Amino acid sequence: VFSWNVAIRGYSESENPRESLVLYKKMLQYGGSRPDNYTYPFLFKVCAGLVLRCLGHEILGHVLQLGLEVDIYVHNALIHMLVWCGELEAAHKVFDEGRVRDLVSWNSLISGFARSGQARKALELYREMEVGGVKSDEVTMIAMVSTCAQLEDLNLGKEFHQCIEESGLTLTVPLANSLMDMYVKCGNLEAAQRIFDNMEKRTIVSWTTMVMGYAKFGCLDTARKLFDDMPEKDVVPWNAIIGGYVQAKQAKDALALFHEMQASNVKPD
RNA sequence: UCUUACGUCC
Repeated sequence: VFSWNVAIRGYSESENPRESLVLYKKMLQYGGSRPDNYTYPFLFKVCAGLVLRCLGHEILGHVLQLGLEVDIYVHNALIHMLVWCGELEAAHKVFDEGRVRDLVSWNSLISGFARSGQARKALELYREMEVGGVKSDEVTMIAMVSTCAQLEDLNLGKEFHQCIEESGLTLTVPLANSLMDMYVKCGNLEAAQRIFDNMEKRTIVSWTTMVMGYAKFGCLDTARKLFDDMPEKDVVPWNAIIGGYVQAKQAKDALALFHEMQASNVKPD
């Protein structure tokens, strides 16, 4: 089982994750070793990534036969799979009826609703989690801050920001990026800039969020300055800055940048 | 050997 799991994991992280499903079938055919609680999280993750809803349910059948649904890792991976296949109600049901539940279960479900635009549902679950006395972590906060961004609810966003500072959570890069994004979407560029300035490590996402923010509000010079300072660029910041010039009806600048982008080996999308 | 989190357009 151990070697099968290593191989399945290897493929699941490769550029050809389908191979791990082929391996799983072989594993079942050879019958020498039974898949275990380490095998299934990888398989569910692959189904989630490829949105293989039917296969996911088939695999769920195997899990139930083996009685592995009570393993917390398998359970959480199952919720993750259902969420990514768009079956949020089913995920919620599994979550509610499951015998096991931890912070990862909450986070998977809450993030799922947040990502699919169901902000109210995400908030509702968060409240439920609080009432249940479960402590949030950075992952929970990313989901909640993104929810505020989606609702463009600055006050609620500030509340969560304060909550993060008071609870002693670490301002991880993704969390700081989410906060910046929330402030940008709520129109508070100053607050976003403050977070950006205080970050010790910035990723391409951090830079892009600020460039987008300034471009969105027509501060093209500021956006351009940041853009030029970016240590690396992918297609997203290029789109943002070009889009900014287009909106400002600066067609020639937009076109010039478009050619510059192609010259720098970034493919337009 | 195991599960959850960030950016544009689409």
